[in-house]
Amino acid sequence: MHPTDTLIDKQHRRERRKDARPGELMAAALSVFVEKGFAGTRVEEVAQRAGVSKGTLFLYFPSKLDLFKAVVRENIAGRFAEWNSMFDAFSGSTSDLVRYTMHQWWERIGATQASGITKLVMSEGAVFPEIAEFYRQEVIEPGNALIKRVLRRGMDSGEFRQINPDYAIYSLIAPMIFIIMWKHSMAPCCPSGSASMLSANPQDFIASQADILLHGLTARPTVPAA
Amino acid sequence: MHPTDTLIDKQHRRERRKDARPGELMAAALSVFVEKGFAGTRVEEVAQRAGVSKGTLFLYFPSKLDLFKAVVRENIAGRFAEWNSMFDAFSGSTSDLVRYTMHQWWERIGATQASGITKLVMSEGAVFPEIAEFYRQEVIEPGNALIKRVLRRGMDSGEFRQINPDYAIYSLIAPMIFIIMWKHSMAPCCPSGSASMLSANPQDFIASQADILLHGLTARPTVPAA
Amino acid sequence: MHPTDTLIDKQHRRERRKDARPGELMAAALSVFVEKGFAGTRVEEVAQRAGVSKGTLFLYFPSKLDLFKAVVRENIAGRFAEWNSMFDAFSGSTSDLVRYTMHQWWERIGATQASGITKLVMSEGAVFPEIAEFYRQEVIEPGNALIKRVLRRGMDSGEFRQINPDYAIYSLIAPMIFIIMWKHSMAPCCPSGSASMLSANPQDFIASQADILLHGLTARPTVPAA
Amino acid sequence: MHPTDTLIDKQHRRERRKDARPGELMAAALSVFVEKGFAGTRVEEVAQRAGVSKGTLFLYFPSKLDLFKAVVRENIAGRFAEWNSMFDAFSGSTSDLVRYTMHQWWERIGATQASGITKLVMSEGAVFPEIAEFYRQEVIEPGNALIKRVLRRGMDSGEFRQINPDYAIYSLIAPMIFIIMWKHSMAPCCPSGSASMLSANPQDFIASQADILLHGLTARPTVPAA
DNA sequence: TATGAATGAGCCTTCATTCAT
DNA sequence: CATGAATGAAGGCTCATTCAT
Repeated sequence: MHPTDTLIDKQHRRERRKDARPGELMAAALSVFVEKGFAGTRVEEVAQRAGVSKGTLFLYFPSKLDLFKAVVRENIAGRFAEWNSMFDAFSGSTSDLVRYTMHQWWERIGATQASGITKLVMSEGAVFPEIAEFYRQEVIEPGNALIKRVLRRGMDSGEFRQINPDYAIYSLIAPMIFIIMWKHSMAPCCPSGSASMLSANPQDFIASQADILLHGLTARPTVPAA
Repeated sequence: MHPTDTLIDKQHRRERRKDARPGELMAAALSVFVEKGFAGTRVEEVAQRAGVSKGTLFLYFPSKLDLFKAVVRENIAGRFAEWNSMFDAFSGSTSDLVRYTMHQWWERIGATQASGITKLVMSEGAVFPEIAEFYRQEVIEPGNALIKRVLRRGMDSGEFRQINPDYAIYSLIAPMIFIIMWKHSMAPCCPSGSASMLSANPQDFIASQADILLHGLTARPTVPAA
Repeated sequence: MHPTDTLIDKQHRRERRKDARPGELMAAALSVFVEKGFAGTRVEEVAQRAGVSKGTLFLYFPSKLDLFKAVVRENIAGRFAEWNSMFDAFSGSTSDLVRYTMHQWWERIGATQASGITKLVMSEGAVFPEIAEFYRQEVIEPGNALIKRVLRRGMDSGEFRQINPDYAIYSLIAPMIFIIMWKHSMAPCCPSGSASMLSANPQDFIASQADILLHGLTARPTVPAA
Repeated sequence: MHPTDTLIDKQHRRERRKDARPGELMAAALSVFVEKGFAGTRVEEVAQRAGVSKGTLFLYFPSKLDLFKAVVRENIAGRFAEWNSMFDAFSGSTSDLVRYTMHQWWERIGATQASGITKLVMSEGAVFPEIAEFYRQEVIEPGNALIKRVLRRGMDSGEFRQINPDYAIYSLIAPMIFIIMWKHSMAPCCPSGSASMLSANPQDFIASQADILLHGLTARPTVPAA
């Protein structure tokens, strides 16, 4: 071993440290933003959770807003490729695909911190148009397209009746957005009340919405006689 | 004209002024709250829009939070009595009542600034628990109860199939919350995109969601044999 | 009866009312000042207790400070003439006179709202020098003179030992000032604690202080032998 | 000089600065509190006198009230341990101890700015109950206990006659409170007058009060028969 | 590069004082 | 004379951002 190895190691470690900083800061920022919202987030708390000082944060992100943008960019990336593949590989009925899609979404997004991003954009998008626009391009458009393909599959196979998919997709999206908003706004404050079951049994809620939705989409066998 | 007429007029004007103040302030507050959110609203801006000084606002509302509560009561909570009456007086089918309810909601809340309040609560409720709790009591509980009555009416008459109304109500609520969130967060920033039709034709969106929902709720004549 | 009698009566009542206003306002102000101190007193509360509007108060007293001065002037006036007479008429021992003086003071000043004035001047005198100077002339000088006469009486009769009365008077004054300050500052907040007996048994406190004081003042019979 | 010396010096200076800040702020706060009272003190003025910005003050003390408490602890409450030791170490007569105690108190509290704190509490304690309660716990209770021990020492040794020490302590306390109140309320405004000697010769005042007090406390040899 | 002490603009709320009626 | 609505200057406290070390 060369005597300078130690030095090199230190440099390496330091560089790795330096490279890891933005990620650590964004992870910390994500959790605080989800908990407190944009206005309610203090950069000092983000720095604390990342284990660095307030000043260091400003070394990597020139302002709180820039940190926020970076967090959104980092966390909404494309899982859509994977989901599109899952959709292509699905061989069951479209009703089952719809149910499968909704529960998968719950497990991978709705139930995780990632849903906090959606809530955040919905909440603060009006104040930061750049973020709203970015989110539309990267998340909303691909997401809508994916759901539209699902509905088309059902209509093409005769399983679903003919409806305008541009509107129908929101029968899937609306309950998901709704439960996200609920989870991140009312649920933490209202443990009781008639709506507390939403927080307690989200899977039941998803199942119930899927049930009504599929009843509404499914082509009915023509009732004879009548 | 009698000389005292002027005095009477002035007194009248002044009294009218005093009586009008709370309304003017609440109107101004509504618009600022909707634009800036609760935390982002400065009471001074509310006062300015109402044409009075900061101190005057506190003459009528003891705090920013109380001002907000008054705005909610004025614009949403205070209307459930009227809506319950409308429901009682309705004589058509429950499907028509559902459609009627959703369109009425759109005209009276969704399309107006009042919807901005709902968006605000969803956005900032987690940071201001008192707001969330207040809104739950004054708006969510009565609103949910009203919708549940509608669904029960359909099930009791045999028009709707038997489902758990505690979950089913969200098939009405979710699209309404969704379009509100959209309108107040993404829509102002994204005039283009595949979802721009949401903003352009909200009534069509409502109609489409009602259609799918009612298909999903309606009891189907049992297909014999099959 | 002349028809104008009624008018005259009304005018009379109104004038009496008008004449009574300053007194009513000062009485109200006294009670609020004693309770809240000068800075803590809101003119609106004074007006409310006097049963008039805030504006009316400023009709009679140009400012809060002027109101305060007026209250001090009104309430500290000369009871000294009466007390001097009492002193002249007293025929018992000077020890008894001292005890009598202290208990009289407690009943007429210490136990009444008047003691609040003293507390007020002590508390806020530094901020309003005019009031401090006025109080010195009208209360402190005559009061000190009265007490000095009492001590001189005891020394002249051989009942008290020879001491400097300019300092000795404070052995009477200090306990009185002390219990006033206690009553109006700590007592209301500290119902418990080792000093709560001060508030509970002020007369015992006075008696105890008089006892020690008189032991300290009394000339001792020379102990023979020793 | 080595070039790094400068760096070391700067760091040192900075650390010394940080360590010194609380002390500087408390010193500034003490002077402003004494001059203006609690309500009359603006934190900005405290900061200015300490040579820092308003925000810096809140870096060290979370609120105006906490700043006040720190000032009390620094200047009064924290010294009882030392005073109790002084008492234990005293070997002379209890009369001498009483005199010693009173003069020590004058030198360390009465004559210093610390006495202004006592005046402040007496003046504003009723309006700020938390201040009164805090002062009672931190200063009054330990102070009374200390004085009671002194009196007990005298009674146990037969030097003082048997009296109720719960009242007798106020024969020491009252003159001290009195001269404090005088010094901070009337004295600054009334340089002339019969009481001006109080301000001019406080030590004489103390000595005179101690003299009368000790005469009052001392056990007299029983005069036989008559 | 990293730190954290320091800053200062900004916000909610209070209240003595004014003045149109 | 009397009213009370309106004002606006403070004051305590927060927090994003800067910068000397």
